[in-house]
Parts: sequence; structure tokens; C-alpha cells
Amino acid sequence: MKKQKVSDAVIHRLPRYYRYLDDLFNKGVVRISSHSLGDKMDITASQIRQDLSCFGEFGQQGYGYNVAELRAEIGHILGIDKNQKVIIIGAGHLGHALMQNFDFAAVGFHLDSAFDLSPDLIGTEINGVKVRHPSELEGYFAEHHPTVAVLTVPQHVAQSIADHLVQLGIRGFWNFTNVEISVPEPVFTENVHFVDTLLTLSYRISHQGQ
Amino acid sequence: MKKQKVSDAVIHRLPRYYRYLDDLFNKGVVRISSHSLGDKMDITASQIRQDLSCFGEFGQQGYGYNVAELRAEIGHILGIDKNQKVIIIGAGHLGHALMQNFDFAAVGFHLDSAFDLSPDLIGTEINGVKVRHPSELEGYFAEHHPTVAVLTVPQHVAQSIADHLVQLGIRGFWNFTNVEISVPEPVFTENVHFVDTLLTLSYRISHQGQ
DNA sequence: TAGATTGTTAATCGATTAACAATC
DNA sequence: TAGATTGTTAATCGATTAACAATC
Repeated sequence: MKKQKVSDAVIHRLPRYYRYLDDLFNKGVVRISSHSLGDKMDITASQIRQDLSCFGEFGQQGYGYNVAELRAEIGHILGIDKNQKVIIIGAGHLGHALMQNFDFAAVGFHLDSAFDLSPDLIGTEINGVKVRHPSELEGYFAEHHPTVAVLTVPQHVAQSIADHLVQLGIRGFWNFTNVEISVPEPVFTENVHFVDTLLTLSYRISHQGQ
Repeated sequence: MKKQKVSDAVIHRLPRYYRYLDDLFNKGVVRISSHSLGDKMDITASQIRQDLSCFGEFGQQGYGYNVAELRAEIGHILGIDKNQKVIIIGAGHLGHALMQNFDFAAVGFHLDSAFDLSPDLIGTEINGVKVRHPSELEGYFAEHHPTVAVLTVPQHVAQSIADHLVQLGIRGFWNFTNVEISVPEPVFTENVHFVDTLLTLSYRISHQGQ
């Protein structure tokens, strides 16, 4: 096992490995070689072995990888078994949709509270998740210590809310607003920029065959 | 202007350039140099100039770039002025949220119809967008020729619906399901894999300081 | 004119792929 | 045992950065 900084390229491939291994696992597949996994994922076997070697030795010569084992290992690397606590900031349409559809538990996150200013929502439960007024944030942090905040607020308030959450001790933002928020050093941000992906698609369609 | 294949890395940066230039434009900034734009975006001036050189010469020595002009050029490269037609397949929570919140017009897309199986939704309008039964798809394509389909359906039906839309002549998928759909050659897919970004965040938090 | 900044070529750096000895 | 497949080292390829002549 090589011990050096894991590149962003590798990190961004990990969830995809997990997704494919989880699928194989659910289908009851027991073992897989780097070549056949590569064929499925449309990447080289070399890349898979090189990527995995950043984290350890999970295979066996002449056999390949045990699907259940490798799935668990990558899940562990991704922190799926850490049972992090997550809160949703902004229970509008998008926040609402995530509460209704997104399976936080499947990726090891526990969601039990959302925060919103709307009097109509405060005190209600959406799919088992209680909606609270932001003034309760401080008390909530003191008691539950959430590590990740889902930012589904209007973009003009994104930065100031982020600042507040950083102060309360949040460690990561899952940012759905269309602006990039700036956070101090030990805090991470992962952006879901809808516009960017749609524009990439627009580019590809517009330049078809070029 | 170099004439060669534009790399994926460059393509994926274009929407971000557009976002920053649009912001500067709205703030009334008239000109910007590659260095100051690079400072804002946290990338090198070299990279900006190298990236832009794939598409033409948009700057002026000693001056920099005219913000309005460069914004328009990149918008054009991205196909923002093509006024593509988009349809939403699946008007559940997420499809609903997109109809209510997402400004398709701002990126040059025209949305006027969604398709869903639910009898409660068919015939209604959501934020000015009419919901139709999938049986109307064929007629709708014949009349309007939409180029992009937003896939916000349950994942187990994603592939079969995609196949159907490909057959009708769709050219791109904005895929929000958690599965990768396979499409024939001239059709493009851009995935918004929520799970992947959340897992990346989970990884970073779990490996903090390593 | 002098200073600033471009577009492009060359140098560097990093990521992907190929090759292969080790071994199940 | 023979065949298969790993983990890792070396080779290649591509992307980023640096440098600089051209010129506004």
C-alpha cells in the first residue's frame, strides 16, 4: 500500500465504484476481477487496481475481488459507517424533495431535522423530519452535533447562513445553491450546481459531431 | 485559434466561467484580466487563457477581456442562445421542485411540458408547465421536437423510458436518477448523481487532516 | 512611449495505461 | 500444476503552468 495523498480524480471515482459494487452485491454476485468490473464501468482494469492500491490490498491473485468485501471496504473508506448527522437548511421545494426522496440512511447519514423560516412549516414533520425555526439551531447543535448541512436556501442568503453554521461547528456543506460559498480551512463544501451540468449538456448537443 | 478536440476538463470549466462572468456583468464590471479573474476563481491566469484559446481570441493585449463580450461569447459556445426545448419526465417531488425553482430560461432552455402517470397531476399546470400523460409523448415530439429530457423518474424505469425517448428523437438527458442510463452514439447524458457528491463530502470529512 | 496583458509555445507536472513478477 | 489475476513499477499520455514575444 502506497502512502501518499489521494488525488481528487481518485476520490471522485470512489462513489461510482461503490455504486457498481453495491449493485453487484444486490444481484448476488460473489466475485469480480478488475477486468470485468472495468468492462462494466467503461474504465481500464489498470485504473481500478491503481485506484484501489491507494487504500490497501483488497484482491487476491488468480481470483479477483470478493464483491461483498470490496463493497464494504469502499463504503468504509467513504465513511458510510460513521453515521454522521445531517440537517437541512431551507425546506422549500428542493429541501422538501430531498426529505421525501433521498435515502440518507443508505449512505450512512442520519437526518432528523430541517430548519426554515416559514411559519406554515415550523413544527410540522415532513417524512418524519421535524421542521424547526433557525433560532433553535444553537440549541440543536449543542445537543446533536450535526456534521453536514444541506444548503437549499435562496442564493442571496447562502453565504451568511453558511457563516453562521461554520461558527456553530458544522464540518461540511452539501451546497445546492447556485453560488460558491467560501468557508474556512477545515470545513468542506460539495456543490451540486444544477446549472453547470445542464450547460455542459447544452454544449455537447450544440457541438455534436465536431 | 488552435483547432483540436476540446478536452472534457475544459468543457466542464466553461459553465463556471460563465457563472463568474455573468456575476461580474450583473455587477456592472466592464473589463477583467485573466489574472484578476483567476484570483476570483482560484485558478491560474495561464489556465484561463489556455482554455479560452480553444475557442478563439477574445482578449486584447494590455487591456484584458471585455466582460459583456466574453460572457456573451462563452454563452454562445455553451449554446445558451439556441433556445432548446426541454421536457420533464416524472413530476414527483424532484421534478416538481425543478419546475418551481429552476430558471430554465436563464440558460436558454424553454420548458412547457412535463409528463407523468399520476391521474392527479395530468391536466394540471405547475408554475405554468402543463403535465401530460406519457401516451401524448409521440404527438408532442412530432409537434415540438424537444432536444433535452429531464429524467426525474424512479430508477427502475429510467432505462426503458430513456430508450423510448431516444426512439422519439431526444438528443440529451439530464439524468437525476441514481443509475447510469446507456444511450446510443449521438445522444448525450449528463448525470446529477446526488449520492456521489454526498459520499465525496463524507469521504473528505472522514479523512480530515490526512 | 512605457506598462500591461494577451495568445501561444515550451516545460513541468500528474494521471492513466501498459507490462510483468509474484502468487493464489 | 497451469491459468488467472493481483499489486506495483515503468512508460506514456494529457493537462496545467511558466515563459515570452507580440502588441494594444
